[in-house]
Amino acid sequence: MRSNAEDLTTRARIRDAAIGLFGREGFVRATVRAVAAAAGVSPGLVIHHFGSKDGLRYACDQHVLAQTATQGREKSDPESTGQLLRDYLNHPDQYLDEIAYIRRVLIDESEAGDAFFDAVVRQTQDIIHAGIEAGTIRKFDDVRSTAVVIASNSLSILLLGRHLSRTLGTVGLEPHGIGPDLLRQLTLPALEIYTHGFYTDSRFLDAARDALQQDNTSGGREHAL
Amino acid sequence: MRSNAEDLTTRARIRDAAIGLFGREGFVRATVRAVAAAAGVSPGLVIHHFGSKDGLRYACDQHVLAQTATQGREKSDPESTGQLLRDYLNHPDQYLDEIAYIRRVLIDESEAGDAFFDAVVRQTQDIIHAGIEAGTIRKFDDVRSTAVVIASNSLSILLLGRHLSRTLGTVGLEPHGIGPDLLRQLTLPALEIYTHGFYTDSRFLDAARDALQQDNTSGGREHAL
DNA sequence: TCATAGACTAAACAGCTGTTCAACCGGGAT
DNA sequence: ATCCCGGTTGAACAGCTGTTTAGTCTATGA
Repeated sequence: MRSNAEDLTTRARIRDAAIGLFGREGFVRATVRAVAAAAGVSPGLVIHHFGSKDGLRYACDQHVLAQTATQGREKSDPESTGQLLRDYLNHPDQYLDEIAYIRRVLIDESEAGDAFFDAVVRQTQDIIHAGIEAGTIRKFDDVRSTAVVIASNSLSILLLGRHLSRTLGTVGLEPHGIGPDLLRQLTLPALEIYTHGFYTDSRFLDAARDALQQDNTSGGREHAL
Repeated sequence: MRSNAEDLTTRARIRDAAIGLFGREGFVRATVRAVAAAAGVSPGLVIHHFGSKDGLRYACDQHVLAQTATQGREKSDPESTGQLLRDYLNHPDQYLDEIAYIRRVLIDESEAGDAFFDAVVRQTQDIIHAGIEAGTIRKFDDVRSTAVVIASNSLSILLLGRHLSRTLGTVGLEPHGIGPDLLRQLTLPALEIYTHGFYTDSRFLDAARDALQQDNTSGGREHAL
């Protein structure tokens, strides 16, 4: 399912080299010359194929987005989600560049990042709806906000991977890579919170509910913007 | 508690301008000339005071770190945590530069980011321990990992603020700023998960536990690194 | 066989980058 | 009154940046 062979178009080779460098170094740090060198090509050719560095970025965005879109399809059922995860755990370094690129795209403001995040939220929302019907997931008043919270929590290990494996002492594949060890160590604590909760009772929830209620009734917003 | 007056050392003015620009534009994009202009000063003077652009970054790191350290002290009890939050909600734009800077520092690999993340984890751990003793927080087998998960979840809204307010339609203060509206909308869903859980029963938790158990006993790591 | 188009390169270009340097200014110490 | 030193500036520097240009090579179609 992956074009790891060396028989790629020069254009594709440049694009892949750029995805790797943009993800690893960031868009600004990764120079056109570095991309060209990584692809074994002259700097001029990069511009020749993509018009400009921004054009190259756009092409990378589109490619990574398309790649993840095909992977993300039909993973609304927990079955294939687990399969996808198992797939990643067995060949983590194959997705490394892509993941690093997505991380960067989520951080810098870009339309590709917006699209990706929205897709994740949408899929999470679908999963929650399906889970509620199946009885495996609790009924939430505000499914959309809940999905956003869950998506945000899930993506945090993508964004903070470096710090997570650093403080937990697990071996990370790269500066910001997420190793199998890390996922293994975080799975149970996260699932424990997601099944039994974090607090022992609804004290905090009730307090917050009261505070927000009071905030609403007391003549609207008191926090000037 | 804040030196918003104009009677600052030139050095401090440059530093503050740099914190703002580094947070807003990132370290690479923010040029020495831009910092100098923002501080109303010549580029040469910036170097004169901080030796180099990296020296300036170091000074910014130290300053922000010290600033947040004094704020983070003695907030292990929920009382002052709420106070801190209320303080932020009433004057969000005052902390804007600092928050944007911390966001950047967490993302780029830097020792300051490491220190900050570790501090957050440490404080979360303290809170959990205290909560367990007080009976408000569930007893967790692995408090450290749990603290890492909670900290990661919490920081995700700092890192993804832009996307959160974008998809939720709340008004954000800046590209990546976190507005009061956003916090208000996320509080209840997050607390609901934290008190009642996300799943209805321990099916997923048990399955994961079994899978990990089996993974351990089956001759060690099967995922080559 | 020749012409043409596109892939590709080496060199050069202008602009911006961090940094240096010589000079200047103002005020406190001698 | 003089010295002097830190804060400050403007101009300059070398290096790197994205991009352009002129030109070479190679395959393909007429």
